[in-house]
Amino acid sequence: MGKADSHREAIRERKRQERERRIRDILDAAKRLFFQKGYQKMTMNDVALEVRVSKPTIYQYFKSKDDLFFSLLAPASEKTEQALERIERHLMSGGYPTGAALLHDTFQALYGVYWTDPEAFRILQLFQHSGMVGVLDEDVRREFVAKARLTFEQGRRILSAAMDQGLLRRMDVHPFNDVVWALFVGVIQLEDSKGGGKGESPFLKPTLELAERLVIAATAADGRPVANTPSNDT
Amino acid sequence: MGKADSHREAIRERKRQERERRIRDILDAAKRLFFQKGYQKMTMNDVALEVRVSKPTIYQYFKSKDDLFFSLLAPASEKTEQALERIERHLMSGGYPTGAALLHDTFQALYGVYWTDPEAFRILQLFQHSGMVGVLDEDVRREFVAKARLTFEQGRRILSAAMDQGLLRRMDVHPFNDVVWALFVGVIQLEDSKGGGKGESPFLKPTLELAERLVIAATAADGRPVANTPSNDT
DNA sequence: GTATATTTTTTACCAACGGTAGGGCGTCGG
DNA sequence: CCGACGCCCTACCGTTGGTAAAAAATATAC
Repeated sequence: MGKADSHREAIRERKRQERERRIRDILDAAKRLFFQKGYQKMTMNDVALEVRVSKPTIYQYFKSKDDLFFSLLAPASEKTEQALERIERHLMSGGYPTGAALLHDTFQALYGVYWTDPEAFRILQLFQHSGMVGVLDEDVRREFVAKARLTFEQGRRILSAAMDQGLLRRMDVHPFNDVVWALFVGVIQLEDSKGGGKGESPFLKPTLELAERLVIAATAADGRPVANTPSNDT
Repeated sequence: MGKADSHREAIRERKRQERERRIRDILDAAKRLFFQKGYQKMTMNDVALEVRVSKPTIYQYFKSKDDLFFSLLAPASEKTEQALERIERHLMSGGYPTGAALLHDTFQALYGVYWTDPEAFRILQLFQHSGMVGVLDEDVRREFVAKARLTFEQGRRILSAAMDQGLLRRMDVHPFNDVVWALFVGVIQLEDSKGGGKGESPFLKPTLELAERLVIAATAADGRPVANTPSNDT
């Protein structure tokens, strides 16, 4: 009896694996095709053809094109979350001697996510784009907004804590966090669009570096403060 | 004979006016509908219905949906060009006492364009978006890229001249210009997407102000330089 | 004033898209 | 061996951007 049970269990397990495998295949194909052809020109038939499956099969696993598209975000989103979490832990344990070090790490973390998964990052931007948001199903949009809000709260927590530790100049965290995010995304997007979607712009790295230096110079309490408020250490 | 000629001429003139009028009507309707429904959900039939004309009539004046869409950019693009040109002239005549003043004016100019025509600005972002660019006809895309390049060259000219005048810290103009643009567009886009496309985010203004202060603090030669080079005032 | 040429607008249509209904097929449980 | 279940495919729908060709409106010539 235990034998029969475990047999059934094994079968269920295999099915689950097959299912996951199929989902992964679909996601892989979708990502490849999106990278090649863009959101619009990538059709569900293309994806189906690539996975050697018919269109309705895909609709078995994803309830719409938007949903499939949104699912491509998961890995990058998770990576971002983890990276920020690592930074937050490091910060909380007093691991950052200067605000510059913290900001450098933050930029590096974001850049790392982009580097390991540029396509996902582009999708992320696409979702963030207001003009595009109108395209999405309402529930897909809600899900995205919810996730974005979490990441932003995480960022604000980090900045807040850094200010408490005297690493960053005291200021309203909300716009500050927005500025950092907007700057990073804006630069990536700009250089990306210059490259025409294919080759990476040779200006990506220097521009990102300048952006980082700029933020550090203007906000790190250990550097030069943004206003006339003098820092009180030495 | 001159009479007959001028008659023909008058008729041609009237036709030209009617044609322009019709184009304006179409553009107006398209902009309204884009604002209401977004790029995807705004169909050519909708536009035609709004202008009380049939669909092929629109295709007489615009060769594709992308083209119609692109034409919505013209006013904002022109306004941006003019604003930057004004700034450049003022700069060339030595009208800016400090780099801060120049940068402030630049941000204000960009914000002014956004303020008078937020929809057009959104379209601009849409075009700049790499994921979206893949959607466009190749020639429409080329036209856009060409125009964007002009604006960027203008920006670099301004920054270069400002450095020559000692208003801004010497640095590579290319990434600097990119950073300013990316920061502005990024903030608008971010706050826009938070507002859900409708109401303006209450964080738009403070975030833009912070962004401006940040850039000024980090780059204005009359303020605090970005590196350890001490300023020699006071 | 009427017939002809030209331009403009429309009706009717196409291929392609995202998405769905309903039946066929293989697999699991008894 | 049989019925139930779940997965998958063929065939289809409504809608979209875009077009061909007729039709209508207008200008020109006599």
